Parts: sequence; C-alpha cells; structure tokens
Amino acid sequence: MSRTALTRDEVLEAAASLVKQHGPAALTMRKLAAELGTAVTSIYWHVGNRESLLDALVQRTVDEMGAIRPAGRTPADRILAVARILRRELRARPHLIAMVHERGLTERMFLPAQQALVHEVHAAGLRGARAADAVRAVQFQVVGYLLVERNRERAPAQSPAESELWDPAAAPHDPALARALARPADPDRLFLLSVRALVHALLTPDP
Amino acid sequence: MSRTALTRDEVLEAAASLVKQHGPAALTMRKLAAELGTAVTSIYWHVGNRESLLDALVQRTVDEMGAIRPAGRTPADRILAVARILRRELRARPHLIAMVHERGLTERMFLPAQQALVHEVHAAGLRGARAADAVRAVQFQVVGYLLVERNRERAPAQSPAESELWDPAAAPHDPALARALARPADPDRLFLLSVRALVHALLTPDP
DNA sequence: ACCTGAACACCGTTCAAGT
DNA sequence: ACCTGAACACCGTTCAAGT
Repeated sequence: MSRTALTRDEVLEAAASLVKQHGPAALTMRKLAAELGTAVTSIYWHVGNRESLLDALVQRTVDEMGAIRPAGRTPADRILAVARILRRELRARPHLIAMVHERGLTERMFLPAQQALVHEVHAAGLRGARAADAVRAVQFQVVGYLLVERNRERAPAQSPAESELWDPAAAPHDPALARALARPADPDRLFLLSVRALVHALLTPDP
Repeated sequence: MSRTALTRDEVLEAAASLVKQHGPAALTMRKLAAELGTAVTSIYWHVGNRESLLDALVQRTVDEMGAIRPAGRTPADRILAVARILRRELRARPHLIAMVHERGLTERMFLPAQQALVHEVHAAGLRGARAADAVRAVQFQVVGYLLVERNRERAPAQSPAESELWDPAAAPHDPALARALARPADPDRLFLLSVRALVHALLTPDP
C-alpha cells in the first residue's frame, strides 16, 4: 500500500491531461500507469481497456458542451454567433473533434448547436425540409472548416508552401490575386466570411 | 534465393493494396513482408522506414491528380463542376485525404483545383484579395465537407441517432422540419446545395 | 474489492552477418 | 547491391495470484 486508493475518476483525469498535452497517440497504458504510480494492470480494473478509457473521455467532454445561447439582432447574426461559439468551444479542445467523430458522437455533441440553429432558421422564416437543409449545411460547413483548420495546424510545414506555388508569374493577369494567395490565409477572417456568405445565401428566398 | 528480386515499386504496390483494402493502420511492416514473401528487414532496405513508405504512397497519389477541366456554361456552373470532380476523385481514394493532410501535402494536392478555381473566379469578374478569398472559401468548404462525410461513413452507428434526437415532439412548431432532420442526410444533395449556395453568395456583388 | 508481476502476442527498427 | 535472423524497446491485454 504505497499510495491512496486509485479511483476511476483519477484515472480519467490523468488520461485527459495526457491527451490534452500530447494528443491521443501519447496516451499509452504504461505511461498512464507511471503517471499515476500504479501497475499498468490496475488501470484495467478501473476502466476496462484503452478503448473504453477513450470512450469515457469523449463522453465526458460531450457532456460538457451545454446549451448555446447566441446573441445578435437578426437570425443571420445569431447563426453566425452559433458558429463562432462552436469554433471557440472546439478550439479549446484541440484533440477532441477527431476523437468524438471516430466514436460516432458528433451528432450527439452538436445537438445543442443544432437546436439553436433550428430556432434561428425558423425565426428567419424557413420551414420544413428547406429549414432542415439550411441547418445541416451550416453544421457541415462549420464542422468541416474546423477539421480543415485543425489539420492545417497539426500538419508540418507544407512543401511546397502556397507562397512558392503562387509567385506572381503564376497568375500574370492578376498579380494582386497571386500576392493574396501567396500570403497565409487568415483563418479567423476566412471562417466568418465563409459562414456569412453561406448563411446569406441560405436565408435569401430563391429568385 | 527463393523469389525474384524485390523492387521498391513492388513494395509500394503491395503497401498501396493493403492500405486500400484495410486502411493505413492495417499496414504493418511485418504483414507487408509476409505479403511479399520476404524478410521484414528487406523492406527497410528499399523504403527506409514505415513513415517514408507512407510518404511515398501519398506522393504517388498526389501526382496522379492531374489538371482539372470543368465543364459548364457559367463560371458558377464550372466551379460547381470543380467541386464535383474533387469529390469524385477523393471518394475514389477513401483513405487518402487524412494521409495527405497529415503529411502537409493538402495544398500541393489541391493546386490543380485551386488553379481551376482561380480561373473561374476571375471569369466571374472577381479580382485581387476578394478573388483569393472566394477561391479559399470554396476550397475549404469542399475539403471540409469531404472530411466530415468521410468521417461519418467511417464512424460506427451514431448513438443516439439523429432519428431518435428529432422525434416530432422535439420541434412542436414544425413537424415537417423534425421529420426532415430525423431522416438521414442525403450527402450528394447536401453537398451540391451547400456549394451552390456559397458560390452564389461569393460571386454576387455586395449590396 | 482492489492491486500486482509475469507472460503473451504484437509492433517498428537496428545491426552485424551473410551472399 | 541486396537479403537474412537475432535482438531491442516498445505496445495492449490476460491471468493467476496476492491482500
């Protein structure tokens, strides 16, 4: 009896900390045991195995995502607010998106956001199947954007970089465009611009 | 001398086949060696190590993505065609997207598409930084959508499924909307709808 | 009820030795 | 130039044995 009794919560806490610091790949049962000062096999008693340990971690975070109360004057503004809130929440948990997705909990995690979107789309006057399409289009766009953004951050330096691909000679007709593409993208601005454009189109009645 | 001489190409071919069938995780050096009928260590002589083997595989596929020649009457139609071509190409290589991304080659792989988009956005009258934003917004949307779609397919059954989350009681004001959200999304339709909406907004001059 | 070490079947990789 | 088996350091997991 070298330490106070190990608890399941203690295991989850230590595992979450390892994942947060170095990503899910760094979470090995042996390192976790070392961190906790116990034998590897004790962990199995508390959480079953590595897979259900990760499941529990993911479930925990999904539960943390509470209701979403977007601010804004118009439905379009509030949809944009939902998108920003989602982005902020997910960026605070950088390893989570992929883990949640792999475990098939994405829809569960986005339910609060989806409900907020349904509300706003309804307020904007959309009904039935058309409203459902709008909700899903926004949801896919936001989640997709976050996946791309996350992957870009995680990826090592691109080679060749966009800056090399777009030297002015590549677009002789529009050097300003070439310069703009050679500069790194501003993810914040591009996110807002994209969502705003999509929402605008979805909420505008067809001609 | 139990077999004809092993070549680097032969190794890549066998590795590609393993990845295509069971995903990158199933590609172990030992299984690959068994498949080829050689000692594990022979593979190292030809390709260095597992990581550079995967690099070579990815590089190979990136090279396969040639120029993109979209058809259509208007720039908007041709941008939509670019999006469809990208979707088709990437869906033909289901394990590739993530692998390319992890290796930081996404921008390289999308260069042909990016050039096609630049051309169309220019044809639509956009210039400079505004054109660059439009190109990137479409690119992010398409890639993001494909990542989400891919993840959905790979993910096991969601629990609870959307159908359970959206029983009619959940949206008393609009039962048609609830029914639509309870049905599984049609990824084809949603993709076209989303891209069309975004492109429409990006190409329309600001009010 | 909780914890342990030994053991098993898998990895990727290195290296000295062969032809 | 090419191939080999032995060996190392790592995995996740099981299990019989302890308290």
